[in-house]
Amino acid sequence: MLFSSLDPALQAHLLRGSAERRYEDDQIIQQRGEMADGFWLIEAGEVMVGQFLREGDFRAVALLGKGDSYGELAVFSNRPRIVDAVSRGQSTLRHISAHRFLDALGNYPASMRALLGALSHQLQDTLSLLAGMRRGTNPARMAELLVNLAGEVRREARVEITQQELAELLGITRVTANAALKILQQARLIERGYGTIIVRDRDRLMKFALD
Amino acid sequence: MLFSSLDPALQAHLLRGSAERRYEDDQIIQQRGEMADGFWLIEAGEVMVGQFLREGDFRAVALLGKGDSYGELAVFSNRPRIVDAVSRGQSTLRHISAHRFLDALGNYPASMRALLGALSHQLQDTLSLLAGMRRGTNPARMAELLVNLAGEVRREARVEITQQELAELLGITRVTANAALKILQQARLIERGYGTIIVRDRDRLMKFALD
DNA sequence: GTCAGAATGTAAAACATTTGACATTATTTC
DNA sequence: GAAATAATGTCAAATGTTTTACATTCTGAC
Repeated sequence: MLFSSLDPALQAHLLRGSAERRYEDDQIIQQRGEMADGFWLIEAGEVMVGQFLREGDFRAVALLGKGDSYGELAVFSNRPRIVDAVSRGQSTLRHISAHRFLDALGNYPASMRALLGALSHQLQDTLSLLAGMRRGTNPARMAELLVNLAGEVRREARVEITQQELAELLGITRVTANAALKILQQARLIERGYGTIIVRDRDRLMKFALD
Repeated sequence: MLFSSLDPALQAHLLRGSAERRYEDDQIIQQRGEMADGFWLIEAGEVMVGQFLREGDFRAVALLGKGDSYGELAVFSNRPRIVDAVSRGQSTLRHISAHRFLDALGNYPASMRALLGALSHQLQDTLSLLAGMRRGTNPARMAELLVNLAGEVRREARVEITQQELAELLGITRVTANAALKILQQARLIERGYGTIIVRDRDRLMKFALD
């Protein structure tokens, strides 16, 4: 995440001048096409980032949680937002103004270097995703996604997400997502629940993702 | 492209200290997993960037030409390369060392800002691709790809690329790529030739890409 | 000009995904 | 605790993609 790569003093400075905003479930936080006047830091709750499609479908790109930041790209590139962001459940965000951010950044050259590194890292990850994501069977792609969502947890992890949302993240239908999950369950890697997936064996799940 | 966003004086400085290298058709320029000791600027020819898969297939991510640079990401992020690069036909590249680059960059703060902008822009594009690429029919995705490859040309553009390579860029088989091209040809948007695609109507092709 | 290699065009079978539909189960609301 | 809502589980038909296979066309080398 970009914000977390900044100098702690700079982070504190930016937070002091930030405005807190609350959002309800499904409330739209930013829309594609808007010009950026700042970026967000998630204080509590979760935010779905992606694009609304013509027919009202949503193509998710990422699911962000506490401590994650987003929206910096449009600030740096000085271009319109390319993604929509929607609150998932209630959330509390801090809005950091572009002006204040860019001004302060000038006084922290080391943070600029860190930002270059973080941005590059993120772009590498995204390119990797782009190259790999398309390949592989759906159960394998689902396994990879679940490994990411489960985080670093060593033993059993409980991921609170619906199959509809998983499908949106992978760009497949719920029927296909359900079938993929069924296969993972039959291999005793996960368990399906109502609005949750329990990751039983993260290590083997990761291996499964590699084909 | 990142290199071109640098201050012209910095560009000239880096070029002076760069080594010229020539590559033959299909010769490997960089491999995934290597640590970065610099980046490349394409002086002549073309370079395919992507990943080799287990079974020897290649998943292309981009096709780069004269004036394009690549490999900066691993330099900034200080991580291993995530893509393989292969010369497409003969090519001439300039290799700019990481050390020299990072040193010089310190003297050009404005270029650092420009780099942040360029990187952000590129990440935005990639995210957009990630969100959109998977959606849509294959003819539509093919149309989008061809529009990009054709470049800014207003009237007829001739793209020299095989259907096999187009398929690799989209992550589909040659059979499917051929079928998609056939549909585009039937709509009189393009014409298929031996090792070439002629873009007849870029504007309508672009509209076609939007579904 | 002929030949070998590369690239294209196409077809049929096998396989995977989507669509649309519906029953079931879990959760929330009143 | 009953009703409404949300989410899951599953099917069958329609559609789209890959695989395999082979014929044809184009290009460059000799």
